[in-house]
Amino acid sequence: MVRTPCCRAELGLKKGAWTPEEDQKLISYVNRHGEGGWRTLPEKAGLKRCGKSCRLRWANYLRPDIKRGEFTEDEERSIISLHALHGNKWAAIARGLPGRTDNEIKNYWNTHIKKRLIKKGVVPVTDKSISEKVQDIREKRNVNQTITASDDLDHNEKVKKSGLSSARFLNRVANRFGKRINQSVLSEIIGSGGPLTSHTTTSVTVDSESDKSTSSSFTPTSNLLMTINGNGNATSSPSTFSDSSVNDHLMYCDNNEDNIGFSTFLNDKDFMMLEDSCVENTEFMKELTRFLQEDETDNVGMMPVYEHQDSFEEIDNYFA
DNA sequence: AAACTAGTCAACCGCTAGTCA
DNA sequence: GTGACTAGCGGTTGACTAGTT
Repeated sequence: MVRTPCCRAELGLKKGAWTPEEDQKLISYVNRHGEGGWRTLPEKAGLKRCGKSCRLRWANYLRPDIKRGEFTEDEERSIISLHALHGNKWAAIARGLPGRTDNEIKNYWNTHIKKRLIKKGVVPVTDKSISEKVQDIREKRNVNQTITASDDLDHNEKVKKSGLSSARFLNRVANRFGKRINQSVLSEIIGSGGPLTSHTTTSVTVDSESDKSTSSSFTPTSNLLMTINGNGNATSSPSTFSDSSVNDHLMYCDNNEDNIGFSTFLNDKDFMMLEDSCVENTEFMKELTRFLQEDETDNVGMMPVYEHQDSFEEIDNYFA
């Protein structure tokens, strides 16, 4: 199928910035005839523009319900939250911000927010949102049946009966991938109040130099992101990240271009397990992510999990 | 003052999905 | 089923501006 190009320069169609006169022509035409019929609109409206250009101009700048000017703090919070949820789906994000266009949000993200987050040492996982990943896996499971119904039952029963704990799961994942985990940090995570719940989670501050950890409790709606500053210290991010309804699946990692989402360390089944058992525990997931991403050369004081099986079994038993 | 650099953002491009004849 | 068309999307470009050398 050969498509006729929408905008053909040889037809003498104008490109580039719109003049006030052109804007006025477009506005008055749309006001009289309504939106739509963009292909034929330019000719009818007396514009030497392609329909696509007219639609874009109207949708992004001339529509009366468009909100112009600086983004408010609330809007910025929403963008960050929605971006974590949707990734670079600007149209989806824009639907959550009435009066703002996808183009405007995209620009604002690229020129303001992204830069600021990177400065703080926080890089959003943008390759694929967690919710998308989970959805993919669920779909795959339905189609391929790679995980059988009895597997599911088995897993569910295990979770129910033993209460697949944070420690157990962390230990399991770490062992599986041969990653080293700072036991003291893990103990802090676990020791700060037992199994983590959606109502009380644990914020862990990690000092990479002294290898000491401290913990504090907080509600999941107030501190969903953690940043890693220049010294390698993890600190709670400001309360600007507070939309709990959409942050449940958030995961951010520290500022290293090689770092990728935690999901990439896991196969589908493991990821599902993590999703099922830990998704409500964002802070824990972040810690887990960080540990799994530790550079092997930067593990002063870290103990290989598999060499300390006894200690970790104790932790496991705590939750059993 | 001129040249250069970096940041911003409106507009464009290429593509896909949906609809309709 | 096919082709033409529309609408919409995300990535990219490039003109403009402000700041710096």
